[in-house]
Amino acid sequence: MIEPTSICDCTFCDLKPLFFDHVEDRELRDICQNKRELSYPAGEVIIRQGEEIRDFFYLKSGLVKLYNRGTRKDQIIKIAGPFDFVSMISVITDKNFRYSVSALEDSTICLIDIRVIKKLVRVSGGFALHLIEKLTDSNNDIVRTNLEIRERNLRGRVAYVLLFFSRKVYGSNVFEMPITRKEFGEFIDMSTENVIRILSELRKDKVLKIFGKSIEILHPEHLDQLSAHG
Amino acid sequence: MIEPTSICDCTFCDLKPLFFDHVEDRELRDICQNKRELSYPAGEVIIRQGEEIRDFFYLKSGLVKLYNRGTRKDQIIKIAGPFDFVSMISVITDKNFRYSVSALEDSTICLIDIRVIKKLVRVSGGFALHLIEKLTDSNNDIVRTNLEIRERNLRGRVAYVLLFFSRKVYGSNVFEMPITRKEFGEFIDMSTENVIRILSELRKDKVLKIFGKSIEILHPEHLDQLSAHG
DNA sequence: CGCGGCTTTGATGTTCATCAAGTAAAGTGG
DNA sequence: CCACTTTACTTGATGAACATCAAAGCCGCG
Repeated sequence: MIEPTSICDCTFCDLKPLFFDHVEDRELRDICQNKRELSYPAGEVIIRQGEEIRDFFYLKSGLVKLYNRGTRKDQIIKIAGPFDFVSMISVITDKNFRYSVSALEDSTICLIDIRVIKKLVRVSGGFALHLIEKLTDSNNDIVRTNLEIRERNLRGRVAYVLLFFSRKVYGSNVFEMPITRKEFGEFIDMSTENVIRILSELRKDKVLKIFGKSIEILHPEHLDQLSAHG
Repeated sequence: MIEPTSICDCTFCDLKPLFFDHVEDRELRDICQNKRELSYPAGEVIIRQGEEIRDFFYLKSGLVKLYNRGTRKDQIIKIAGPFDFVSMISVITDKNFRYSVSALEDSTICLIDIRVIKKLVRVSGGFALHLIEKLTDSNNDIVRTNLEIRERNLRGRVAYVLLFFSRKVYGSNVFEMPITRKEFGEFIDMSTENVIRILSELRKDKVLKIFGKSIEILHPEHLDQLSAHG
């Protein structure tokens, strides 16, 4: 974790229009006085499940995974980029985090004292509505993604995840996989070996180029096919 | 669907303390003027995904399933009893329902114009906080249940569901299964045949008594074992 | 430079879906 | 109320999909 930088002007924050549209200027100043920014290098744990919830936070830049540390195995719940909240599942309600969050890429998060958020909900109806919207959107995405993974077989799931990174995360057919093969499996409930096997198969079939973490999708339409019918 | 009954006094509603604690009496009257009650017999569809969202609603009595009508197969997202919201996933945000809801048992729901709810969020901070709490609790439950199903193999999943009905829904070792074997499978991603096979196995092993939909759990500790390690 | 974690491939066996076929139950129309 | 149709349930047989085990190479890091 890198030392906190103190930027106390949200006026030009990328996320302001998204999140604080309905907040009065003086309230925004209130937030700014209580906000902090933290940066984490890839691989580092940002939140450990069980920790007390003191802050509401969202991702300013980078990529993180939200996951459950189980006794049997770890399970990835969501892979979230900027504009996705990561502490969303129950920050307002719970006393402790239910899930862990780790940085998949170097990430910067913005923290706001949870009491400030609660106060804002109380005083600003517009903010409350906006927050509810964001919370439900985020949860919806988790449920939806899960349903889509559930209905596919392994080949379909691998294709789905590859297209997820290609289209939703990086917007390119060429990208670096931010997760290990093991994490890949933890995301779609499949053994590490089979993730590798199917990736290798796709390489042999000239659908992908793979050099370690580097991926190039040569035939996205083939992956679409797999994702749609597999 | 049975004709709406117009009960316009929430004062003694079971759900009032749960939901309307933070609402002023005059606001509560406002809600009452805009609320309706509807009853559905078991088996009937309450909400069809795609329909426009006009009302916020929760379950007063009965049991329902929240499910996704897919092209490949139906998937049950949640089985909800009273005190669980069912239109929760994104009522505030979306224009149309994303998922369908059916009555598993005769059910009564209470409907409130969504605009009234939104207005309440705006004017009452306490209500807003309370609503957020309920929404996140409900979503949390979906995510948590899903993780627990995901980490188990078929035998463990069947045991998990049996214990779910026994403990969380009916509070008894003897109960009528409210879902078909097919729905059982749609809840835990398994073929109907295998649901039956494992149930039959449990019957042969004297862990269960089964007569059609009637279930008696003879050895819950055995199911715990299966659920914990399977 | 050696250790541990990540990756890869092959071999093996289990788990699970699918197919097929038959029975029971429940709803439908005459 | 009974024949008829449909839907739910059940069992067995088969093969495909998938996890697990084993072994070896690779890479990064202290």
